[in-house]
Amino acid sequence: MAQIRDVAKLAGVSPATVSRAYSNPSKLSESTLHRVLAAADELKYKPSSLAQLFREKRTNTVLVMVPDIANVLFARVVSGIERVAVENKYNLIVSDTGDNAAIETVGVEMVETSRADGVIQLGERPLSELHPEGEQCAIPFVQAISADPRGRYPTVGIDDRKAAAMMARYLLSQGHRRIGVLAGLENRVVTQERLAGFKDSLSMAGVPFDEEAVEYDAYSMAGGERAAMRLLARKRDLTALFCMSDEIAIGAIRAAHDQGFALPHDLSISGFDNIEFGKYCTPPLTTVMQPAEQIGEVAMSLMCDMLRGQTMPQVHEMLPTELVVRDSVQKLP
Amino acid sequence: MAQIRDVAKLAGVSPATVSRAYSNPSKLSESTLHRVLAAADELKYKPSSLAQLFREKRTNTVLVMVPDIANVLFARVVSGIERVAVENKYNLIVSDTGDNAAIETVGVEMVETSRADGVIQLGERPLSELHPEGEQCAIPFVQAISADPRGRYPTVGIDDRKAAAMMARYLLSQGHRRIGVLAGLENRVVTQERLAGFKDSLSMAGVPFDEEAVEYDAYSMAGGERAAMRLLARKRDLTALFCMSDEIAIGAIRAAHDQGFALPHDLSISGFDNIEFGKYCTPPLTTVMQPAEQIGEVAMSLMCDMLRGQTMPQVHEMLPTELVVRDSVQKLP
DNA sequence: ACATTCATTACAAACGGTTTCATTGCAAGC
DNA sequence: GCTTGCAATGAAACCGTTTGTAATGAATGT
Repeated sequence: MAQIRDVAKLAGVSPATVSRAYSNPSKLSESTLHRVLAAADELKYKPSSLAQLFREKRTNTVLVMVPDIANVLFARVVSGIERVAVENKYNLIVSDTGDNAAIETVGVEMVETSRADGVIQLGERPLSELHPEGEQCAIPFVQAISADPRGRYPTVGIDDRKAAAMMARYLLSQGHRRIGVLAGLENRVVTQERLAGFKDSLSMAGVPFDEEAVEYDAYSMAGGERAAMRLLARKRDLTALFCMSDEIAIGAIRAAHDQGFALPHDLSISGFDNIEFGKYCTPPLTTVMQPAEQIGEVAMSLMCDMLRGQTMPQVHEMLPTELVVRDSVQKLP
Repeated sequence: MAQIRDVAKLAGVSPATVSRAYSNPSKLSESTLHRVLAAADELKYKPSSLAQLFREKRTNTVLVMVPDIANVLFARVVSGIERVAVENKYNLIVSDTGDNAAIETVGVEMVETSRADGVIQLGERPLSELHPEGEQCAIPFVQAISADPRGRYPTVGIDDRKAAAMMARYLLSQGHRRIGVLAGLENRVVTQERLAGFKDSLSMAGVPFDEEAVEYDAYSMAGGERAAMRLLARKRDLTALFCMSDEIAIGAIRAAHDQGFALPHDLSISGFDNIEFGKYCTPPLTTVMQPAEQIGEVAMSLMCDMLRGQTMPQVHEMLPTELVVRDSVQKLP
């Protein structure tokens, strides 16, 4: 590969001049510029980013840590991050962490060893658990989607509690009183938030919350199917299931089907996230829209701000959600 | 950030010794090694990857170009690539190209400007169209999934023609004779391959191929829904739909439902890819399993070989597919 | 005619490591 | 006691760019 020296020699100038031909062409005389560009073209010269970045001490790269890249919701957030990244000429290193603390710690180290300028974390683990210095450490870090807005670093997500309350309110408005809850993993902040929101609406409506009607399992279709099986076997009088993700709801639909329920007549099922497949379920899923792409976009914008300004904005963006009414929740007579 | 100089000074040795403490500790005496590591630890020294990579003239990074990261099939391939990448200590830059030639060209340039060591392309565009030197250029390149096995560079995928023929054979074996085809985008190699496989089985069985029963549209649920609407409006006597992807099939199920078909009794529908959601459709989708993760793993392994050996293996891996029989295809009486 | 200014370009240092080669000191062999 | 060999370490070059500073020469002003 030709390098700057070669171009300089061919054009009869110094390497500095070649460099300026790219970075600051107005500083060069018409003729020199032309000569340099011709030489570069002839030698097919492409400046080495490696050398450039080394000198600039920047990587122009942001690390995105995803618990599971094959999860459609995360994939959509990454898609939003991407969009803003290319706009701002950043590259994205994507790491599928499998929600593993050790791998996430290595990820954070990539900033300290200057392999990346900053980290966007889609997982729930806060920076303080990922770095020996805990709260003290000040690397560019943004947490998205599974944001816990108590930390010192910026977060982007939705108000899970309010969104869950909204859906619960809707179920109540449709006449449901005995509502089962198909929760995700019990120890997750999102799960607790959404459960809290669910209870909020219940108590607001004066409907007692039934601890027995809650089943926890993985945030997946298989998890939803298992949880629904257990719950439906245990409580036969439920009129609706409040599912904490669309995938859980899709699993629940399968389970209810297999149990002989006619949907949505015998049982109403609500989802959460609004993934594309929900629209194509039978029955089409009533759910809560979560602006996944937009969350990614905002997260990356925030990251860009931090990297440009070296400042750490203390923002906790809560993007708006929406109730998406389709057919999986039925009004009781 | 502390650098090698500081550690050297504190430990009372030269920078070279500190460097060796990491790269070749056996060369150092017990006492020096200990002193150096203690000093490094005290200063929280982390070697700058940027400097290391610059000197090594490697990036330890592979670019993955994905037409659409939010597509579950591609996401699973990326997941497989990831797995092998971490094993081999490579980082992945993921670029969502939107199947755009200009963006892909920029991606390929990343190798020439040493931002990445190689490129894995999940899109259909071959390297020869992405580089001014066309066939001549020899950058580490692997094409996966949408592989066109005619090129000079390695590819990993399935035998689309054979897999499609297998599914068509199955439909025929279930007694179907009037089979509609919901194809993806007409100009794609995969589409043509799968269509060819479909025809292969038909002619093998002596069943005439009906040009009129083919509808092209996007490889998406919306595309499948549209195509199915058009086809079902035009030809009311079909007993089965051969869909070129699970997403298309899912869209078709919706369309058939809305048209009043009772599935699978009135109409059989087959998919392709075996995405997770297919299992949760109503009815559960009969489809062709495509080993997406494995395709990613093999692609990345190949890339590692190329990067290690500087050789360009002339392999075209065809991984095995499987018929996944569920309920969306019914046996005709 | 001389000082001043400005545009243009070259020189060399710097970025933070790694690695080659040279040097030192010590132990073993004769 | 002198040579030889080896282990341990240091000095310095190097990777390919950018950029601050200096140098050059032409143009301008008085």
